[in-house]
Amino acid sequence: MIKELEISNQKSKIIEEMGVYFECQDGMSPLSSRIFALLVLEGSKGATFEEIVEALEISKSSASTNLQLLQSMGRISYYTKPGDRKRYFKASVNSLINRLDDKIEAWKRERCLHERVASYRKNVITLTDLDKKEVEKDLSFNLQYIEFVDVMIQNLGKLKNNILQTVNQE
Amino acid sequence: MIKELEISNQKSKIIEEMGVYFECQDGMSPLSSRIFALLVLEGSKGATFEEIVEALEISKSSASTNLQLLQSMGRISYYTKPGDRKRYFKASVNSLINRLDDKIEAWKRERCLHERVASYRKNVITLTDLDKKEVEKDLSFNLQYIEFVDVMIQNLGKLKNNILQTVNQE
DNA sequence: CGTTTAGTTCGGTAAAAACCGAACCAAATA
DNA sequence: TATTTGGTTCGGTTTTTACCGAACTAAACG
Repeated sequence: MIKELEISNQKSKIIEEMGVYFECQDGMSPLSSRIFALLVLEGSKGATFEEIVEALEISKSSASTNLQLLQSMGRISYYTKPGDRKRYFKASVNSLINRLDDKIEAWKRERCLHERVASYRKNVITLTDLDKKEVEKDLSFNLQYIEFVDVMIQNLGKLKNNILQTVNQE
Repeated sequence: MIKELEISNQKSKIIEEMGVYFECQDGMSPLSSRIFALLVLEGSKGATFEEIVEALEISKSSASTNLQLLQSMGRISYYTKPGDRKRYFKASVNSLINRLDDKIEAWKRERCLHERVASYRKNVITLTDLDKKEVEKDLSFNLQYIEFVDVMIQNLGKLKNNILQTVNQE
């Protein structure tokens, strides 16, 4: 049927683009990205190991390795059906939340680093023969930046809670 | 002097940690990360090509390549002093804004991708023998996700404007 | 108990990324 | 005009990443 062909065509295009996106954005390996993209597309029914191997034309070993990786990152999970040995992998419901958590964690690290930069600046200011005005200006920019990061972290936290609510209320 | 040693020690630790951070977070090469970290630390006075090469113990060629890369990414810039051929490289004032822009751009791409996923789902729903209820549920989650991304983009936009204001009002 | 199914583990290879040295260039200086 | 300074470019090497095939395991089936 023509419609089916069209769909699978559309599918592989989306997988490819999503794949590249996650590769660049989240620093995952090409295969991990493609697998995750496929599972996002498949939705809650997920896909079996075999289906993944065939759809992406990859080796079983790569599939295995990358599926484990994705699980340890908290981005996918699997369920089983009674009387069926196969695993059905799917993008975990929390993959979104986990990603957000990762981002929040990253901003916190950034905050921490910039606090150290600020303290370094304070340290430098007492000692060097540099233009103190300049260093002080740098320092104040630094502190402003930290405030900004705080707002960022708060915002992300709020968003996370929003999502948690909408997910739970279902 | 002991204090100076202590400072340079502190400096190299911060550079290393910041370096790793940018490497993981923004996907830049190890050397680009270290250079950028150094320049963040140096503040508005910046550092010359030679200083960078010596401080990080890297080759001139690597320094050159990575400095060009960082410039093309909009993360650093340089100024010159009259009667001095050297370039003084520094983290560009806009590096923060540029990073934010990149993040906003990324979320927009993600939004776009998920719209395509949604349209794929609608397409599938009309055709397959799958459990329609499931697919519809997936679809609604999908649309919710897109809304979430919108909020994210808006938030980032607001933050960007805030920063632009505080920067300009100086 | 032999075979099939559903995956895992390990060793190796191919491709890509990161970095370097040497040769080079252009502007300033002697 | 020869030399020094401040970098750039290019070719090659090393390291890392990504992936695969073959051998293996554990559970289920016949």
